[in-house]
Amino acid sequence: MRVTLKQIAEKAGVHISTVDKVLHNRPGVSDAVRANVQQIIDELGYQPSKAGRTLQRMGKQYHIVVLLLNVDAKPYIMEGIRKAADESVFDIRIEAHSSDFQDVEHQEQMLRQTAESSCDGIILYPNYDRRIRTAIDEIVEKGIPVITVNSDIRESSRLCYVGQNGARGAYIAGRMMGLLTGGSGKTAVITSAISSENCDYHVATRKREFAAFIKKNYPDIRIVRDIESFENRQYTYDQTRKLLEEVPDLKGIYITCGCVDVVGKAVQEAGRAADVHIVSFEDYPEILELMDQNVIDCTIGSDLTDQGLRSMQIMMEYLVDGKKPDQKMMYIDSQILVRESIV
Amino acid sequence: MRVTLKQIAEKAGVHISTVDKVLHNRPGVSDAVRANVQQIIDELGYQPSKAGRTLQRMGKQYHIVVLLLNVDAKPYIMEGIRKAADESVFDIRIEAHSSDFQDVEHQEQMLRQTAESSCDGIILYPNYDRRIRTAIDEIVEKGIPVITVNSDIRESSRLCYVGQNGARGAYIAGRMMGLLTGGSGKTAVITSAISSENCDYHVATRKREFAAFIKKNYPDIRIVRDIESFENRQYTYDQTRKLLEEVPDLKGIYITCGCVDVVGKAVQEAGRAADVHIVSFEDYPEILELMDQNVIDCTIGSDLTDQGLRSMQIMMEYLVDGKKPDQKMMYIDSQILVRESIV
DNA sequence: TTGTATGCGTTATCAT
DNA sequence: ATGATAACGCATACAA
Repeated sequence: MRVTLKQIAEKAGVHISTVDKVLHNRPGVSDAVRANVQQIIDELGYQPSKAGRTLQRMGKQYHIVVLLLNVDAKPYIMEGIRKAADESVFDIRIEAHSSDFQDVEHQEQMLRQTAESSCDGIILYPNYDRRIRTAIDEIVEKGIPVITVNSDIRESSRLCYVGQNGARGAYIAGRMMGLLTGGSGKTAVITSAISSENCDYHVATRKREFAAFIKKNYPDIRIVRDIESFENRQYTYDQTRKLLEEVPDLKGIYITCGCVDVVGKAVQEAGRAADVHIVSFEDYPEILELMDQNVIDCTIGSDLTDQGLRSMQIMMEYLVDGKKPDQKMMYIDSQILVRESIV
Repeated sequence: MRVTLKQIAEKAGVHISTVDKVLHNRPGVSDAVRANVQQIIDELGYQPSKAGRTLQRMGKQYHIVVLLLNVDAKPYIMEGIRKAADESVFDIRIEAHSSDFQDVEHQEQMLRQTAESSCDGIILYPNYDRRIRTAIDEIVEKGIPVITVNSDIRESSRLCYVGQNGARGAYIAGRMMGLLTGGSGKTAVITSAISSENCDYHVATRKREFAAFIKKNYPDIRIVRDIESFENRQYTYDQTRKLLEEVPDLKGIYITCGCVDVVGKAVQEAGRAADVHIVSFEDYPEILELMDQNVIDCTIGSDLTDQGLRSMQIMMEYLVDGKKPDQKMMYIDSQILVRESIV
């Protein structure tokens, strides 16, 4: 049986409310008693009961602000956040806002506005930018916890990051490309925008680490093209067609970003689906469809819904129990998904 | 805010203890009042508070008997079960026993013995045998819930099954074999024992469904050998060496059972690691080591620890809240693991 | 400074 | 048949 406040109080010969004051570092206890009680607490290894605390907090409503970027991942992350709120025993009010990708000003403005109004915590899918980092630091300074989801800002004072390990995903993708191509041949890499690294943290990491992995582990694979998509569908389609024409013996395409469907379409229309191995990220419907048609061989999923779920869980654990997460980085597993992985 | 007993009592104009009696179908309430209260309960969609109930149950100790088979998977499943017990707010006493694989008499005896002594629930990794099914049915009849883990007995009255979806794993393995070999060439299948299907449910399923998948999706892949390992290391090693000699253009080996390390060793010693693609199951240390050496391409994991964890969680949810699982089959995801998936 | 009382939701026992 | 009450562990306003 777990040790309770009552047991500690008995052992210390004081009342349970005194123990409570010691526990929460509240005034109203003499130094002598405080020291004695503290020692007994340590000795017995007191762990507060979640059930008791939960019951106590029942009345309170929690107000969580969720700021996400308007990208493919958004609805999936949001779904997880709402699910966690529904499953929670507490009354959680979610205030959700979103801003466009790379619209740093807008996100920064929303952050500052949120800091003015009062809320209990912020879940943020951030743009990777210095201004956002500064805003986070100021908000945390005010005592409002911030959790980053899907993309991180490492140097900031956020409570923790919940999401994928970008490098790990890239290594797994690299391994899959090696296995699929037999470890040799020409490969192309498609990223959103090479230059604006700072605004698309994951895409940049996926590109960089994939290249490093291939160089080290599959020296016979040559990355013959680095294509930028600019997340523009028509442009990406055209570029892919051009690629296929110029490199008739292409064996692999690695896609770190969106617009996967038009890449698949281009490969299919060129009649090269059987020869060109495609590895992508996430498990959006259009990607699943292309896997179903055997155009995409595999995709690296990062369970976006679970990311949302976990971020809300961690937030509530902090707000209710005051418990900070063990790790500053809560990585969600990268899963290799093939056609048969899907239900 | 969630609706509480108190709110229902107020609305019905009765005392909360009366509502409680209606809720638990206990006597001491007139039919008229009962009907009225029940209607309000339904209307308001009452859901009991976990925290309140937990607090109420705090004193009680739960006694769970765990009966596992002495196979590779055992310690991992056990770890998950213990983890769930530790994390639980309740006082759970685990009584663990094990029996050898296919020793049906022993397992049956332990089951019956457990039924005599009193316990709150049984978590069972069963032999696939009619006698075990009968024993389960009798125990459940007595009011003791049984949860099967890792391997199931479908026709029995167990509360639910927690574990892998054998067919799904086989399909994923089949897909991987197709992708790795480029969809053609000679492949060998290694199972524990073809004849005794009934005692090794998963291995039989993996073999059967893999063959069906390959036939349908990769007609150019030929399964040229069906090897039995009998879980005998020396024998399996010899058989693999023989296989490699007899089939010089072998492209793949699919292993559904144990003894994976000696298969890898044989392939390595024959200098064929680069040509022969190996797909196996689970992520035991020896398998990870072979992946690290690029001998095994990938393995299909079924998160054994999670299986144990979930089975205990479901058991406690049933015992504490009386909640039966939504599904009779709680499938744990099959994960494709490559070298870089491992931490 | 220290102790008392109350309430959170549920359940079980006891009194009317 | 119905209501009252205490208990579980924790937190806190309030009384001593």
